[in-house]
Amino acid sequence: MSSRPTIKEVSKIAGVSFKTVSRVLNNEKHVSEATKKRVEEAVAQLNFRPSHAARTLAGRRSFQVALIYDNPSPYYVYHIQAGAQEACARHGYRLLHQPVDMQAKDFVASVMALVDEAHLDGLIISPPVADSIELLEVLDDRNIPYVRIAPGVRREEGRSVGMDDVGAARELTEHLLAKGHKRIAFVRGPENHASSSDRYAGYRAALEAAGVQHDPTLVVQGNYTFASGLEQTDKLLGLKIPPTAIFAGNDEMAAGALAAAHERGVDVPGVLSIAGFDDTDLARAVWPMLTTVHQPVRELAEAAADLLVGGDGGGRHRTLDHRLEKRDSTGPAAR
Amino acid sequence: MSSRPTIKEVSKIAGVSFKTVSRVLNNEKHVSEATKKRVEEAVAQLNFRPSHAARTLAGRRSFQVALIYDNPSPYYVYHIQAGAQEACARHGYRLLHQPVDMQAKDFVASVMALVDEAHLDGLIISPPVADSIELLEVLDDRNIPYVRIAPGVRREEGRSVGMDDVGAARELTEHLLAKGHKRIAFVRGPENHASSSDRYAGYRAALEAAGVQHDPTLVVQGNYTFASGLEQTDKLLGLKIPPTAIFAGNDEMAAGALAAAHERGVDVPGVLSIAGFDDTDLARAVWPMLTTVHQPVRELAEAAADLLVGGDGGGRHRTLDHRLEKRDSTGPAAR
DNA sequence: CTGAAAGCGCTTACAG
DNA sequence: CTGAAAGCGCTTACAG
Repeated sequence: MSSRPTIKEVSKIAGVSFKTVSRVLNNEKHVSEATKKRVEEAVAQLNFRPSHAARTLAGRRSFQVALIYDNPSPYYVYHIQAGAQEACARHGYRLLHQPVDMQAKDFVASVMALVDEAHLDGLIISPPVADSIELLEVLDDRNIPYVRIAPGVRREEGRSVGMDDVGAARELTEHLLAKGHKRIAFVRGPENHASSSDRYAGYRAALEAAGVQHDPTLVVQGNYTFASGLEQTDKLLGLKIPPTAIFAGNDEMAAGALAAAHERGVDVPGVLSIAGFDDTDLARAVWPMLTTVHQPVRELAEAAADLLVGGDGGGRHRTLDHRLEKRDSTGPAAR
Repeated sequence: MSSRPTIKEVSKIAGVSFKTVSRVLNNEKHVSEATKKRVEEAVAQLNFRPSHAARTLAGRRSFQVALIYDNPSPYYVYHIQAGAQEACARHGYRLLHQPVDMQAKDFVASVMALVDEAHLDGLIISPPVADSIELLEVLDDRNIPYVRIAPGVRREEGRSVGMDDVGAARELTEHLLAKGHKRIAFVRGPENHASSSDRYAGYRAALEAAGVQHDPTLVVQGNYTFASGLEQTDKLLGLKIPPTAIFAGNDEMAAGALAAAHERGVDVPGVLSIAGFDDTDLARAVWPMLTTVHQPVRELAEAAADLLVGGDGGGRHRTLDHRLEKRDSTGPAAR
């Protein structure tokens, strides 16, 4: 590329040794104010930018971490990137976005290749990769720092951030109960997602606490997709005594549930209430807008990055607040 | 970090000079098959990964390019990242994802800082950043290679990839005309987006070709958001003689249009047809599913990356195919 | 508070 | 086809 100024040229202009320039760039102690100022002026004058490659090669750290994800949801990925990016920038770190394929044979090897090639100082691992025991063990082995987002396994080990899925699902179910619903169906997410079972557990806990008899025919299995939400809801609406409310495990499935209801001419929320989970953009782009739980995705990633590169060493786990968003898709029970 | 093997350790095991190892790693000519094989075995045995920082510092190239974007659509960003990433990986390049804020004072400086710090070999620039004259001029000045995606200005200059927005909008409008619609409204996107005016031009061209009188009251101004689509559609439906079809400039606004129709109890597509543009995930998550134009976002990014790092030097511009997706939100005109 | 020496792990010319 | 020397632009110990 184009020739750039180096630390030596800066030092010449500032009239100091290049070692002193290095000190100023790294904000080290023991530099007189006057010297510091001259160096900074020279930096500005030359529009000098230190070579990241040189710093990495010479130094003990690369000031580079990676965000690892294998997630089909653009919304989730977008916000998790944004949150992690902001925190990293604040602490002077560069963030690499690394999509991976957990099904690939060389999945772990490919992550380690990145760690080595880029001299990474650490990793931020989002779900579902956060639950890859295989990866975690290699990282522990090699002593690579990492922070997990919303882990489902080994929750107490290592550092992580998350939210209370059980409690949130419970609150949402309580909201439906308070509206007079008794026959509340639940569309589960895929088996291998920790959030699926957590949300289901919250649903069950709320029913039990309210003394509502659990009806197994009202619990159906989806896989977090629109199609599965539509299909399972259609099945539920075909029941002899259909539910008056449906709690879908995520917004995608709730959107599918809405479509199924519209298809059959079932009024929402007049005859059927529908709720989702996550509060993605989709929740406000369907009609009627979805009652759902706001998952603080961006903030989770930010908190994870803070734990990794923030340097305050404060704490190993953080649980962030969720928020129940009551919108138009839920209403009083008709019966 | 953990101590990693270096090129010298590999050379010891392979029984050659480290220079020869370097040759093998870079696939250079003039290495005997036998030597090459021994080196490769040593690399595998040590699980050696070359230091990216060292290669960058010593070499003329960093094998690193960045994708620049300032786009609020998670869907768009997700797919553009995926496409660019794949092509870069195929050519042995690393891709940095760089969100920027075009409104920020130091926007251009921040991009150039990345270019310098990371020794970037080039940039992929997505809209709307692709139309920042200020950035383009600095890049041209410094001779930094770049490829633009869907540029709206200086379309013939430099290298770029895109699709035919005008033609696609025309086809979509023709689809509505073929269904017997005469009063077709158009919800425009924001003024400063090239795609807005292109799509509007296609709409106008189709009407004109069909000999349908242009009615200015049927053209309203949105800004690509759900809210604007809802608001403008509500206005259109309040007209003395409302349109029988609405062509929204993108899917987000089309979703808003659907909500407005549902709100008023207007049947879609029985009484009102609604079409979008882009074919984002949203198009298949609303009810009824949107008739729209599929924009090949992923492929555009892939083609852009190929142009930048593919090395075939073939061509400066590529126009990719779009596809009209006829779904359930459009039907025959009622009147 | 400031500096001279050594070296990070590679690639680039230059030889042979 | 293979190798020895120099150097990329910084940081790390070590001095003073």
